[in-house]
Formats: sequence, structure tokens, C-alpha cells
Amino acid sequence: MATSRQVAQLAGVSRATVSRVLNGSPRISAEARDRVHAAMKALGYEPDVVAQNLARQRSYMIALGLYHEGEELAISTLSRTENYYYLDMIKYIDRGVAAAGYDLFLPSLAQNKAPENYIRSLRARRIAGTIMLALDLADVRIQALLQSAIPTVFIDTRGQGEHATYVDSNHMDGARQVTEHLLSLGHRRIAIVTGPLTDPASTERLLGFQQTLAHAGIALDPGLLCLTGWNTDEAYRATRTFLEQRHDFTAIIAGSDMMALGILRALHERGLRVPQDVSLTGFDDLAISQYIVPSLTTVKADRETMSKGAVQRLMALVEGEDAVPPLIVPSQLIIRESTGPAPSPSMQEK
Amino acid sequence: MATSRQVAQLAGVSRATVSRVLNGSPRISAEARDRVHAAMKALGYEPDVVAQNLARQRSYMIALGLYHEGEELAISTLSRTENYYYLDMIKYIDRGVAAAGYDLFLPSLAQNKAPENYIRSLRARRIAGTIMLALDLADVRIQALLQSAIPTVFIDTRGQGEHATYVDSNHMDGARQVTEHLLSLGHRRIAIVTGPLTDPASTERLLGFQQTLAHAGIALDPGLLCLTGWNTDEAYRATRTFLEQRHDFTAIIAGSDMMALGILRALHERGLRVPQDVSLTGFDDLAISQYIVPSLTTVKADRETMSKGAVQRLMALVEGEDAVPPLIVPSQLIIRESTGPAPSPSMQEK
DNA sequence: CTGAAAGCGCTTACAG
DNA sequence: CTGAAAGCGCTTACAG
Repeated sequence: MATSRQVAQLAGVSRATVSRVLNGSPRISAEARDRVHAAMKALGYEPDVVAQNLARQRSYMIALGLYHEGEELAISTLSRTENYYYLDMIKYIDRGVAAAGYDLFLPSLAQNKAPENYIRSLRARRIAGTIMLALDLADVRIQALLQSAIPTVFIDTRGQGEHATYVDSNHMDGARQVTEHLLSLGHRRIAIVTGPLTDPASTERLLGFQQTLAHAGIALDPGLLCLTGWNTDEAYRATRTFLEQRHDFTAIIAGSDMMALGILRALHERGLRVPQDVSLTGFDDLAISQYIVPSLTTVKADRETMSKGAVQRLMALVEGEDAVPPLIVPSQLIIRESTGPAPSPSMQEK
Repeated sequence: MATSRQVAQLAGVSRATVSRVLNGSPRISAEARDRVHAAMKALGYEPDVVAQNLARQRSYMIALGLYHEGEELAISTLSRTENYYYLDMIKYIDRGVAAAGYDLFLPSLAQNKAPENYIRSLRARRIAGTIMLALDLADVRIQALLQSAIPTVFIDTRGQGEHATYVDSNHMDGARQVTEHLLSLGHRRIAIVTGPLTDPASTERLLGFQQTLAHAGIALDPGLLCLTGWNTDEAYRATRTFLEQRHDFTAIIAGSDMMALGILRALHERGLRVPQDVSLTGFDDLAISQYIVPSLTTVKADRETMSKGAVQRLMALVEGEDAVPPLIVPSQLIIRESTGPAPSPSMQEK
């Protein structure tokens, strides 16, 4: 590996000049610039990122955290079905961050063992900022992050602070759309199988559901509310238990597409057909949702817009802007095979 | 952020001593150690990783590359359905790497624009080693990596070199198991819908399939071989086209679970039921495969063993061992709902 | 526009 | 066992 010293020598300039050329300083003569560029080419010079980071006292790395209640803040959790939703987001985040000249860093488990060191370890790496996915605002590490001066954008959690803002989808409106869709198909007894209400996304959706029902003159039956975890397996198990107690509904709104997959199986095992016997909807619109049989009616979260918005906001925070406003992205209902008219022996049409 | 200088001052020792304590040097007095530890606690000291990396001329970061033909070597590709298979692997890799005191680094797109700089940029970061998933050995960057002294473990691609080894699953035996399973169910006309034969995994499986058929006295009908891409959508489209030409088979072996999902939809749209009309099998055993309806018979790749083996081998390479032997992990057939007896109007039982 | 010098916060032979 | 000093490869006021 060639060093800036060698480049300087070959170009017949000082290392300071090499550095200036490298960093696109304006006060440099065209001639010096050309000589340095030629020398860099000749030597195959690539600046030492580690040394740059030390000298500049900052790095061009963005930490990416992933979090679900009780879980670690690590990429490991990506393999959990409840996190498939984040895969595209990571794609767009990676691209956005790369375009801005940053790299993604994934803090691993080792650092999470001592929560009180979380911030310190980010600092020790001169992390420029962090993007946090799906987390629990009450977590001590998150609180520490909010207190710190580290620029942060939260996705799917509404964390705000002097150096923090968020990006989220409009859960309430999504719930409204899907509820109206089911109502228009004649469904009156609609069950909800969703994630814990400690998660604001669940609560907002529940609210949208409730309001829409109320508009239609229908009271929410608390016995049709089934709370469970966000992943496929938990939804599957919860639905099995739920079906043993109740089956006087004609539709289920699942908290996510991956949950819907588990619910679909539970219904299947019970001999209930979708959508002939029960209509089923999800949230998210994952890649697989259009392929499963039946394909899934769902509320699409515009993850591309959210991710790009997150990167753009993070860069603003990194540049020193404060009071960066949050972004709420619209949700969109996508109708597929899993929803159909309410079966006739159900409630009468209005 | 406290520095080692402040720690030294508070403890009444030199910075060299602080450094020695930090790195667990044996030649240090218990008394000095205690004083330094106390000072570190008092100041909330966390060593500056960037400075350590520069001084040591190495970092404790492992680069993780992901690659499919024509694609970038980036985490972005994780969102493609053909890469869901790698999600658990990343989990185990992250954990293994963290346990060894390393962090994961995801080289992003920006660096890939200039392929000739790929190695340099890894070097410039003092990357300790790399783990490469699913890639094309012929790629120029991979060739450069093999030439370089950077320790590398390939997963699912058999790259070897002085500083490189690989971990793979036993594709041929997996193909044998699934073929025997279908034969035992009375299937005689079996179609294969798989990824391109430029990928050795496909070729090995085809070989296993072919050999097993031959053992049973059956010749491979080339018209029952359908080559396409690894993702869900490509498999779906290819199967649709395929079904317009042929439907004189009673079973399909898909190249992966995600491909099977697309094939399932194509069959569904054609009015063919699984497994009553056509049996269907996958490869991989993804989390969703047990939930989709019908649940999928598949060949499980033991991703936990593969990943752990990869980390262990990478650490050996990083420690300077050479000629680290590769690891081939056994495959295991998992029988679920998507396979059943060949329908009666098919070939006669033997 | 350009260079000499100090500094970023560690580590590590070299002496003792 | 411990310290003084040099070094890792850059960047950046400070002069000129």
C-alpha cells in the first residue's frame, strides 16, 4: 500500500498538498493537482481510511441498529420473520448512505452485553450517525442515544430529540383503508391478530380500526382482539388457541404479512378456507405476499420512501441541522386473493 | 471521551502501562493493574478503536460480501428473495464473529463501482478477513481477492487459495435424498426447475438427481429440465411458460424454497393442486416453508453448522494458519405436505 | 497556493 | 515490571 508520503515524493509536493488534492480543496494550483493525480494513479494510491478517521476525528460510518423488545441491537435479528419487513429498507439505506460517501457498520452483540457502553463504543468508532429500526424507545440504550449528541433517525418508532428525528408510516390510515375494504365486502365481525400494544404501531392501527368500525356503527368486540408477538410462529400459535375459543368472525386483520402467513396455516389446519370462509389481510406487502396461495391482501408500507427519507434526514443531522422534521409516509391498500365477500351465514348486509 | 493519557495520569502510571493493562499483557504488576482498572472505571474510559487500529495496523473488522451474478457485493442484495437463505447465516456469522471480538463491516456500493479498487479499499480499512456468500468465482474482484493475502472464507462457492477456504453443503447427496423420496412415492416423470448451471450448486444437484434416476433405471428427460434464475419471480415466470409446453410430469424439484413458492403459484394459477396433482420440493428449508400451504418438503442445508464452520475457519486463517481445509456439511431431507403419492394415471408402479 | 509542524490516541520495540 | 520515545498515516491551523 502506497502512502501519501510516497505520492508527495513522486509528485514533488508536500504531504499537505496531497491531502488537499485528495479532499478537493479549492486553493490548489491546477498544475499541482495534476501532478498529484498522476502520482496517485501511478502508485495505485488509496488513502488509509483508519488514519483519516483518526486525524479528522470522525469516520464515515453509519451504524445500523435493529431492535425488538428484549432482543439485541444487531443484524442477527434480520433472520427473524418479523424483521423480513426491514430487508428492503436496508437495501435503500445502504444505497443512500453509499451515495453520500458513507459505509454501514453493524454493531454486533459483543458490544451490547454492556448496555451502558453502547454509546461509548459508537463514539470510540467515531460513528457519524445511526439509523435505528423497529425499536423500543424505553430501552436504556435508546435513552442514552437520545441523550447523546449522536445524530439518529428512528424508523418505525417515533423518537425525537435535538439530534434525532424519525420516519414512520401512517398506521392509522392503513388500518382505516383495510377496515373499510372488509366492511365493503360485507364483513361485520372482524378479528384482529396483532403485535403487542406496547408497540405504538399496533396501537395506532387498533385506533384506526376502531374508529372506522365506529363510523359504520359497529362496536369493537374485545373478544375478537388477539394480541401476540410479531413473528410467524407466535401468530400461528396464538391463532390456534384463539380458534378454539372463537370462530364467529368472517375476517382477520393480521398485524403483518408474516403474521398472516402463520394465521393462514392455523386456519388451514382447522379446515377453514381463505377467503371463502375467512378473509385475511396483512400489513407491509412483502415480496412473498403476492406468491403465497391465496395471495395476500395487505397494506403496503412504502419502504423505499421511508428509507430514502431516513437517509436524507440523517445526513441533515450529521451536517449539523437541528430540529429536522419527521416524515410520515402514506400507506396503501393492495387487494389480492385473500379477501372476499363475507360468507352468507354471517351478519346481514347493512 | 476520556483518553488513555487521562487514565494514566489518574492511575499515576505511563500510557504504555495503561495500554498493557488494556491488552491484558502478562508482564504487569497486580498493583498497577488494579490502579489502572480503577482509573478506567472512574473515567468511564473506552479505548479509541480508530487509534488502536492505526497503531496496530489492523482492525477487528470482518467484511461480509454477498454476491449473485451481475449483482453488487453488498448487503443490499439481502432483500432479494434468492438471498433469504442467507439470513440465518448472517445471524450465526455475526454471533461467531462477535464472540471472537470482531465486528462486521458491510462494504457498500460506492466501493464496488471501481472493481479494481475493491481489494485496496478492504486493505485501507485494515479488514482482518472477509466472508463471501454466494458468489461468482469468475468475477474479477473475487479473483483479486484470491490473489491477495486477505483471509477469506467462501460460503456456497468453492474458492480456495493460500489464504482462502470454503464451506459448502452436500448438494449432490441432497438431490439424491429428495429424488429417492419422490421415486419411493411412485413418481417416475420428475421435472427440475432450478438455477443456472453456471452455478456449481445447480450442477451438483443435477448430477445427484441424474445418478439416482439412473440407479432406478430411468433416463433423464432433458425436456423436463427447466433452467431459470434463483428468485421467486423468475421461477414463477419460467414455470408458467414451462407448463404451456409440458405437463406430463407428476413432481417438480425446485432449486430452492423461494423458487418453489413461485412454482406453487404458477401451478395454482393453472389449476394444479399440490400434492394431489403434482408433488413439489424445495431446497434450503427456510422459516416460511413450514407455514405456506401446503407446507414444503425440502432439503435442509444446515446453515448453522456452515456458518459456524466458516467463522472458525476464518479465524484460523486470520491467525496465520494456511491450508485450512474446507467443510462440506450434510444435507437432510425434510418431508412435509407438498409431496404425496404419484397420481394414478401416471406411470405404473414398479 | 504551499509547506513545516503539530496533532489525532493509541501501541510497541527498546532500555532499564 | 515500567517508562520515554518513536511511530501508525493522515489532516489542518498557522505562516508565508
